[in-house]
Amino acid sequence: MTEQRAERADAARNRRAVLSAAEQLLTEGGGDHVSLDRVAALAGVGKGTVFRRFGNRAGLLQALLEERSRELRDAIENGPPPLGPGAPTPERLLAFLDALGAIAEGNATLLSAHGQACAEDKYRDPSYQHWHRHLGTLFSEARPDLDADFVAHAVLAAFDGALIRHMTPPDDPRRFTRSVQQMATALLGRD
Amino acid sequence: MTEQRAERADAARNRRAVLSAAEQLLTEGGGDHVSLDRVAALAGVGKGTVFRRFGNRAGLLQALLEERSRELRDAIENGPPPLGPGAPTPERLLAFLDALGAIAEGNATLLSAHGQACAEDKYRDPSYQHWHRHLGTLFSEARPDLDADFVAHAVLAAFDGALIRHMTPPDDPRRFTRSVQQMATALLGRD
DNA sequence: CACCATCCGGACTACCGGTCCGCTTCATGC
DNA sequence: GCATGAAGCGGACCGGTAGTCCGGATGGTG
Repeated sequence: MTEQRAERADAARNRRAVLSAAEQLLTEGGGDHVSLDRVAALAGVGKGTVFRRFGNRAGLLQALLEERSRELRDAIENGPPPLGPGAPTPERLLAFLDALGAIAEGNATLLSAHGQACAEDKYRDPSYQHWHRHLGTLFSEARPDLDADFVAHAVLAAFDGALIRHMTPPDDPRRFTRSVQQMATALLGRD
Repeated sequence: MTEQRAERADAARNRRAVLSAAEQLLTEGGGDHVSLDRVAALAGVGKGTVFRRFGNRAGLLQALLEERSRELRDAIENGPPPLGPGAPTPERLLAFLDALGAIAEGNATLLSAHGQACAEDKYRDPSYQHWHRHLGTLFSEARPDLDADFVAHAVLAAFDGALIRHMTPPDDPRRFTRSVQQMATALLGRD
């Protein structure tokens, strides 16, 4: 049923080429510098290839993001505490925000571009849903009186590329994460 | 110095026509249905006119948003409490979120379109800066231990068109605002 | 009523995301 | 090795977009 024929060798090669071309364009120019024409050209590949592989612009950026965050997702599900299961809720929340913040701070332009491309259906992105579910669970354990579903969305809304850039001075690369953690702590604190 | 020659009559007429055309397209179709070609055509005006008046797509949407929120801005600066000055900080904060939430709930598609168009320099939008300053002041009064500047950005980040649509069931049009207020209250609460 | 700054219109450019289809390349069975 | 069908490929092509530009029309003013 879910049986998939293995990916052909050239297809795999091209997929990697496209991803790394997109990555390069992203770090060189701004997020809107990554047009699919350019990605295809830099990857030495036809435009159609990019689309067959990733569906559309949003899919491509989503794949990049997914690549960057797979490790964290595994650590949350099966890793040791405090990231993985077992630690008390507040510790686990702060550890999660620390890790997600690190990813976000290192990929602010990717985040902007992804947000821009996803536009409406950002909330169907499997990565997003995963973070949201995790946050929602933690908040609903710690603060059952709040609308945990909303709070999870709101906290994730702060992980916006432009905001991160705006909140990250060159001499303090982790200010964003600290502020997010501080806010989350305030949200956890009972009245 | 800051002396401005009065706007010519045809210019004023066209400006209103363009704004109301944009408004109409926005409510009819989705946010990306509002192309500047279409706006110009519906307004019975040349494309150049739209651009001279509003600079670019972002400027047009900004102007619409500004129109929608001018009243609230006045009420905050000179109106009676709890919106205006004089009320205790928590009451003033909740009143502000109530009013801003109402505007946001009624203009979710405009908000999406504006966010999309502004992309990077959303934080230079005078409207945004105004709300941010207000929130920042309130939070820094109530919670000097937090990073009020960041918290203000984070709260405003929740006012995202797609999120609002996602959080607004047909039978409960104010759920978003309630949840925002609840979260803000949690943020105010001392440990 | 004449004059000129201001404003107007819409053709034009450059580019974008996305589609399509004839051709190539890979994996597989012999 | 080699034939063969399926999977993958490339890039011309399409409809649409934001933004520019300038010859000509239109307003206010003295």
